[in-house]
Order: sequence, then structure tokens, then C-alpha cells
Amino acid sequence: MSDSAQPRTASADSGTSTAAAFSPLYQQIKALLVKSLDAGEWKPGESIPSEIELAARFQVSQGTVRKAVDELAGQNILLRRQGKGTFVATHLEPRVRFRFLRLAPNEGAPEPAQSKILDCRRIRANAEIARALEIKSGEPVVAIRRVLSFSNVPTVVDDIYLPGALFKGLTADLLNDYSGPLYGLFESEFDISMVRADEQLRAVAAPDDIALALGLTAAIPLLCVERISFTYGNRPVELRIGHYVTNEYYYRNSLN
Amino acid sequence: MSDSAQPRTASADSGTSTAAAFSPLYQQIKALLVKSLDAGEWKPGESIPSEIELAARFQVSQGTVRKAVDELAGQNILLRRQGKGTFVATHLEPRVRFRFLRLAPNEGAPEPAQSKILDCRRIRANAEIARALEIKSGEPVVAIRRVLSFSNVPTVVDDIYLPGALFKGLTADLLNDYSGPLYGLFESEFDISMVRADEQLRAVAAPDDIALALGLTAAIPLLCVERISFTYGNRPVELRIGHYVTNEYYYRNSLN
DNA sequence: AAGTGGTCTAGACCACGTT
DNA sequence: ACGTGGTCTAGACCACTTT
Repeated sequence: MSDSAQPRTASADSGTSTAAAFSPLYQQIKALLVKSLDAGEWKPGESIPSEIELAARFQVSQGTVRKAVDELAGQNILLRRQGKGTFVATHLEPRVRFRFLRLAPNEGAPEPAQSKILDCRRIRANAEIARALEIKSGEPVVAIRRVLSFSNVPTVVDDIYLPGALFKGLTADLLNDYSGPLYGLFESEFDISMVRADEQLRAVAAPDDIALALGLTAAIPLLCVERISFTYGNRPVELRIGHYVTNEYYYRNSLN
Repeated sequence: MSDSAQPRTASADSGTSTAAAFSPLYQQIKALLVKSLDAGEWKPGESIPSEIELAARFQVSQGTVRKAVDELAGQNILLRRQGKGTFVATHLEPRVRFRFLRLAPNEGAPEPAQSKILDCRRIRANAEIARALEIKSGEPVVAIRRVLSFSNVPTVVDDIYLPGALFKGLTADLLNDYSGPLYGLFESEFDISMVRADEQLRAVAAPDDIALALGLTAAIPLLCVERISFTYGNRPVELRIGHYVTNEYYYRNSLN
């Protein structure tokens, strides 16, 4: 085997416009890996094939597979463990949990949250929900309201909206019977992995119903967090509007 | 030259405890590069030597230099430009500006902010400032208050605290004569590059003086952002407490 | 044409975990 | 001992920018 280092050009010319998009081999491998993940070939928590096996499967060198896997590991989609293998990230591992829950106490160590479901019903998407989930207005949506407490202090009210088509058997009973992070339930019961999220943060006066759910007597300022979560391929699968009490807790962030 | 792939072990045993910390070559190179950046060998905006030159200088292969540079580029400390070279990141480039200013308008495209200095004086560090900046209580600190406006709407009040020892000639006049991002001024006038920051976010009722500075009539909820900024080597060099009006703007964030 | 970073390969060896 | 990911090297070629 002599030189075979030429990347296979990914996309054909679309006819009209400029040059064909050049796509490096490792990007193509990366896309293939994501496709397999999306198809459920490897489930969260499981290991994917070794680099050598993947190299053989895709007919590229181990180094090229490595670069593809490196990027997916950098996006926290895969998890490398030296000596053991490469694993599909899961929200059931404690290590990953605080990636999406950014509340930390002003003092002391973080504690696990207790969740209480206040409501779970099927509604039709209004314009805002439809836009966020990229579905049509009027399509079915599961609407959940829950309270998160730390050390028995109610701290967060989340309003969660999920595409009905993807969450068929989701009921209040199922939610109540489950303890652990919601995203873990979504993985194990509905085969939906949350991979990334965008958030918009604002300070607002507590709306009446939220204040009530939190046991607040006045409309104190709350941190309003509007989140859209995405699964593989940047497909939005959750809209979540949270209201956080930020007296004893704060939202932590890092700028790089 | 045969095999010379053995990494030079970085640290000697400290005597007491367990095995010597293994440090890969590229990490050592990375540390050397940061050291040079910190020493001002290459200034923000300038290019660093080519990979081939660096490989010769450090007596390693180009691939090892590449991995070190890759990581620094991933941290936004360096900036790679194909065909041109590798450059030291600078806050004067528009591309980098929105990395540290996370306010985006509810509608429309982001606009540049106008800054107005309300105050600039030298004070002594109280306990909170001293802890954040890792200096002693009572040491000199530059305290700045400014307002940021978008389209002439006052939106942010920042209280900024800087170690006096590092910002000798910083005066209100200097700040007023300057237009552009503060971090750009810090780079060009004081040789201090902001590389990373940690933030704590809370919703608070507007304090009186802040409300006054923003032209608010009532104590509406504000987003309070407490930021500690770091230069090379994780040395804290700025404490900044911002209060944001989040009616027309929001704080954007991404979770990965 | 020359120089830069970007991709790809092949092979050696190291560190870690399991068998 | 073996298999996994992690590091390091050397060399070829590609893509982009400047001379």
C-alpha cells in the first residue's frame, strides 16, 4: 500500500455556487460516529469499539480515528478512559451531572437535589414552544412542572416542554417513580441523549405561581434560565424554563 | 538518531509522598510557551515562531509542538491562521470581543457598547477584594465604576477592582481618552492579558446607587455578575461586579 | 515558489487496567 | 501477558497566504 492519504471528498458540487466544500477525513469519521450514536448502535454508558477496530471499519489509520474521537470527547459526547476504552457519555454518571446543573451553594459542598413533580400533562405547542423545538404550532407536547430542593429548601421551579412524538409513554407516575437526573431517564426510557444546550439568563420578579411553588411570600428577584437542549445532530428536544432562587446558591460559569 | 521518544520527566520526587508526577512532553512545551507569553516574549496580536522553529528550539518533533499549540488554541490563548501563522490572542480583535461580553439583545444584531467612566480611585483592599485578587487586605487597589450603554440605553454598571501594583499609571483620564474594550487597554498599556474568567450569577434587587447610575426609578431585578479574571498561570488580576438590566438583553451561555 | 498551518499515515513505545 | 488509550516521531502531501 503506497500513498492513500488523499481525503475522500465529502459532498458533490451543488451545481450553482462556489467550490465543493472540503471536508477532512476525520470530520467524515466524526459524522459517521455521531450517526451510529444517533442510531443507538452504542448506548450511553457502553463502550464503543477500540480505535484499531474503528480504523479497520472505516479504512483509515488509527491516527485519523483518534482525531475524530478526540473531538467528540472534547464535546463530552464520548469519554475516554485509558486502559479501558472509549465510552458513550451518560447523564447517569455523577461525573457528568454537574455539567447541566450549574447551581452551586455560596458556602459548602454541592449537594444532590431532590425533585418533586407538580404537574405533567400533554398540551399543544404554542408559538414559543414550537419555535424552540422546531415543530409546528399545535403539535402535541409534554409539559412538566417540577421543584428542585436542596437540603429541603425549594430552590428551582422548572417548566419543561418536550416533543410529544419523542416521549410517548411519559407520565407523572413514571416521573414520580424515578429518582435521579431527568436526562438519565430520557436516555434509558426514551433513547434521547442530551448533548448540548443553549441558555438565556435574565433577572425577573417572581411570577405569582412560581413564588407559590417555591413557598415565597413576596415577588423577590429570581434568575430566569431559558434553556434549549439538543441531541445528536443539533436537534432541539427540550425547552426548559427555570426560575432559580439565588440567595444561598449561585449560577456558576466560566469564560474561556 | 534512533529512538528519543522518552519524555523528559518533569518534576523530581518531592521526597515524602507517592510517585513522581508524569508529565507528557507536549505539556512541558505548553508550559514553556505560556511562560514565554507571560514574560512578554510575544505580545498580543503578534505571531509566535512557526511550528518548525519551535520544534527546533525545544528539540522535539513538529507533532509534539503541534499538540501543545493545539491545546493553547483550544483555550483561546493562541489563534491559528492557516497559511499565515499562529498569533497571540488579543481582546482588540472584534472576533474575540464577545467572548467576555455575554449580553445579547432579545431582538436584532449585537451592537457595540459605549462606556462611560463614573469613578476611578485608589483604595485599600477589603477582605472580599483581597480574597478574590489573592492579595493582602489593605493593599492598594484601583476601583473603577463605569456604565455600559447600548444604543444610548444604560444597561450595565460595572464595579471593577484591580491590583494597584499591576496598574500603576491607571487614571480616570486615561480611561476616558480610550475607546474600546477595557481588556484591550490592559493589554497595550499594562501588559496584562485576560485569559480566562469565572463568574457567579445571581438575581438581585437593584441597589440604590446602581439604580441611580442606570437611571432606574424603582429597584427592579438585576442580573448580578461577579467575575474574577485570570491572566497566564491562573493568576487573578481583576474582580468585577456587574449589574445588568435584562429586559431588552439577556446573558447567553452554552452548556457542553 | 516559498512558507505557514492542516491532514494523513505508519510505526514505536509508554501508562493504565484487566485477565 | 494482553488490550486499551496516550505519547512521540518522521515523513508525505494538501490548503491557504504571501512574495
